Amino acid sequence: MLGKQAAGEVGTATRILDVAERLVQSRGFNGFSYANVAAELGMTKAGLHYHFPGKAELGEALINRYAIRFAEALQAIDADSASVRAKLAAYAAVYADVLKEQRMCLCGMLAADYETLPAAMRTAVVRFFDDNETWLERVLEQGAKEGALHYEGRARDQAQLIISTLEGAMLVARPYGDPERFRAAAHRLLATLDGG
Amino acid sequence: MLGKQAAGEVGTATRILDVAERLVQSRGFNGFSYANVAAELGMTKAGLHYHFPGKAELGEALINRYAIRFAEALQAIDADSASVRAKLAAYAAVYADVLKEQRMCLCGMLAADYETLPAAMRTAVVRFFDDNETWLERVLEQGAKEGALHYEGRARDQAQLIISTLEGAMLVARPYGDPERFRAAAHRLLATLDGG
DNA sequence: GTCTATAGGCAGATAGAC
DNA sequence: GTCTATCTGCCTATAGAC
Repeated sequence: MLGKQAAGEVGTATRILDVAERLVQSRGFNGFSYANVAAELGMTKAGLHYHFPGKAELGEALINRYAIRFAEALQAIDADSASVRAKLAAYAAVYADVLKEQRMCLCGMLAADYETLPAAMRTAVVRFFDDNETWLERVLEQGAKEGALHYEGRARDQAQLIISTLEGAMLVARPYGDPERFRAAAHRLLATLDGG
Repeated sequence: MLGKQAAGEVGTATRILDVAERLVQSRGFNGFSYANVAAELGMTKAGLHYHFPGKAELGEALINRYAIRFAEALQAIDADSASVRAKLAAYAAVYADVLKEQRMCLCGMLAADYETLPAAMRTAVVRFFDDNETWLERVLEQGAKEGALHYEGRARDQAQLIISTLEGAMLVARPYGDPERFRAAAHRLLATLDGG
């Protein structure tokens, strides 16, 4: 339950999620273990099982928290951005911030591991992409109506292209250790929406 | 050595590579084991070690063979395509053919696993992307010269965007089990090169 | 909540027979 | 070349003490 820690304090479950999240984002779901997490927190593996019974439950919790944070970031973009063009730039910046820490998008990484994931995690990964698509679709439709964005065909398809490109740009940029590689691709992608 | 099999026959090393390749492309490098490969071939794990001393060597061999095949595919495209636009369509079709078998690009998958890979595999993965970039750069420059393709800035940067987008489109399409999702993204990507 | 201890299984790998 | 047998280590997970 919440409210057991003093203000600013971080509970054990949260610290476990923080470490596991970073490990999954950098090494993949099959590339980390309870032992890795426990060692980093100065705990034993058994201690982790109290908070998350199994790796599957931990994985679910990771995706759910990540999805909530992402949704909050999108709400913040909606609230703060002055234009649809600014919204798209801010959206790409969310990805850039993840990559900056040498991490892959959690759900992009899990998309690679998809075949090996428990069913509940699979469902949650797909929902993450669906939610992103829905948000982007709305922004793109608004932009088209305002005449601020230009693209052919359905907004939903353009939204899928944007997600694919940003995920792919993260994926490829990481082996090069070069965030600029991502930035250039994202900028070029969004530039295609400016022209007539 | 080569030449030990009768025409059309396939050696054990090749059959090992075939199975391991499919497993890596669908499950990732940390999502398959010697036991998986051996079981599928009706062999024991020990038998595999005769052909590939360790998982690292097997992984290197996988990338090297994949890179050679990819290079051959690019040569075939150069030989057969009537236009630069046709070359790019054929390039995207190479990715689509991989996805059709519900596989991720081998090196795209290994890019996700990158942090956990042995050094030699890392080098080979980056070289794969570099080679693709170089080929695309040449096509894009030719296209610009002919006036058949239109893009802003350097061909090399546009090449990176194309690779990122195709890899990302494969990555995201697989959880949906929907090759059409990839096809639409690829088509939309290439369409951005047509306009003025 | 976190520990020690341990289970049971699978991982990658090797030795040596055939 | 492929096998049997085995090793060592790590994995996920559980029982039960504190």
